[in-house]
Amino acid sequence: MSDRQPPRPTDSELAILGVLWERGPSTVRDVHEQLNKDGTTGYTTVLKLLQIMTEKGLVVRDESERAHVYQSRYGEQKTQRQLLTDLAERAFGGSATKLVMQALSGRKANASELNAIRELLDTLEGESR
Amino acid sequence: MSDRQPPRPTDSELAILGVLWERGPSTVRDVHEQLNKDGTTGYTTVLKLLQIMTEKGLVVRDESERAHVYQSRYGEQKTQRQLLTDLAERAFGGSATKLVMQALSGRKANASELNAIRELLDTLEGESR
DNA sequence: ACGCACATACGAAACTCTTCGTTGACATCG
DNA sequence: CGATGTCAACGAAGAGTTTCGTATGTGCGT
Repeated sequence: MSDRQPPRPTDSELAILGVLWERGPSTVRDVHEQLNKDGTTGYTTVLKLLQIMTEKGLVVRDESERAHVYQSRYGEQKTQRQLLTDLAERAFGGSATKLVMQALSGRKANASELNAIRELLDTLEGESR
Repeated sequence: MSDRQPPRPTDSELAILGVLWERGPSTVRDVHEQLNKDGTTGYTTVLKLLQIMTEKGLVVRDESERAHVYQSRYGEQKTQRQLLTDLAERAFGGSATKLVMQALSGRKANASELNAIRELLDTLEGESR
């Protein structure tokens, strides 16, 4: 009867989560102002989304003040990893390695990025021994 | 007036594309039998999905035979790369490198997989010079 | 020619997502 | 006090997704 696996956020929800991760706990107004910089999203649209996200358990709401304060329930990295696991499952036959290799192939990464990845590989290999 | 960017396939559509990539050009029956091995999807459901996917341009239909033959319009790798680009855009601030590193962190990959990735890095580095 | 098997097409139902208008609560300012 | 501004809540509309029942067409065997 505990909480079930969090649902995969939709595109709009992900945009809102992005703001929450960046700003920390925020009011609807905060989120709306941030999102409206380069889009056209109505205030009540953001509010409704946040209400739905609360029901889904994607965000947590603090109602102690008049303007409710929302924050993401799951960390950015955790959510990202969840999305990657999902995508690997749905489109890469469950293989995260295939996903990584495909992501690398389709890019012209610069040297420093490649080095960062290489170092990460070293770390991982060290741990697995 | 040329073809617009292909839409992101939904989960169900991706499942069908998976079958088409695996089997090559297939009839509805083919796809349905494959999918129904471990799910419960009606025949007409698969048919309807394929019809919609044809409208969207995700698959191409050959109507020269009584049983129409469908094939994916875009290759598996191209679609995978598109999905990764999308996800990087939506959830990783547009950085494919961040995506790769997060995908690597969340895994315990075995040595041979890590080596394969390392070799790929070598190849990429060689090309970028 | 009749009926069966198999195929596509169509449309509707149930559900989700996204958007926004409207309402009502509440505080503050003049 | 009364007008104004800010806020949450609600409901509904429109689009997309997924499912499937039913209708219709067509070829084949007997």
